[in-house]
Amino acid sequence: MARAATTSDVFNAIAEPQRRDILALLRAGERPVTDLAQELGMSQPRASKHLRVLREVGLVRDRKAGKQRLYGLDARGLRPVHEWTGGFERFWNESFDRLDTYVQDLKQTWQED
Amino acid sequence: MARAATTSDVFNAIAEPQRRDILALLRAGERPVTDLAQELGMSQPRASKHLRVLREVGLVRDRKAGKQRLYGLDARGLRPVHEWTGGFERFWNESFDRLDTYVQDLKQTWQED
DNA sequence: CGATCATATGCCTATATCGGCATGCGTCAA
DNA sequence: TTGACGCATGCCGATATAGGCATATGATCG
Repeated sequence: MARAATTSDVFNAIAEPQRRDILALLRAGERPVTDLAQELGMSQPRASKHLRVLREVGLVRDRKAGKQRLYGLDARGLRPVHEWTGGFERFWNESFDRLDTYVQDLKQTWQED
Repeated sequence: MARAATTSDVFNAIAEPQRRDILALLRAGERPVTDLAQELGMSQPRASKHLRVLREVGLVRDRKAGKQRLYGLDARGLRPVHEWTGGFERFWNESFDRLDTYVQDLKQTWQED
């Protein structure tokens, strides 16, 4: 078997970096496909395909605007992801007592993005 | 090209439901492979493979304990995911429920970034 | 109507899985 | 040492995916 269809799972939909980029861009407001494609340096068909996946999992919505089709963000689907990861928050905040000292050291040096 | 390697991206690693299940189970503490496999109803090789992916993206750590190999959670890698989705929080709190043209027009106030 | 712009799709290739099964390898016990 | 146990891997098959290119579909305008 291959991987589960990205089409039915938000986790899968956002597993693709370019789709995350699209979502991030859409925070600024609705945009037509060509606009997104150009801004992200991808071909139009490529952008359309990513947008289709995002639409199918409900992360974006589209509406016609003359010749164009404006895509807008609908971030509600990201909430479950945020909550799921949030369920691990105490594990990255607390001390890792169950793990060995090596990890403790890593935590000291730790400074992510 | 195929999908990006799950091995290099936490987003991809957690795109697989069974891997999320494994992570969830590990919140209770370290566990040997067979234990996890049995609890999640998957074969041992399957569990090992998922654990390998999780290990390669740094979400779990392992240590030998006699014949067994205990896997433990290292949730720090989930933090970026939590933060990324958190960047959309205000969007799912806003009233996107009735996303008709009227609302769209209102939102265009801040459309340009 | 015909031309043109904006998107969506279909077809095709290469690749990266996920899963199963059998097996290799290290560890511990007798 | 031999055997049993625990786990990792290799190999194979089926499938989904990302992208590219060409093209179908839609809408607007002259």
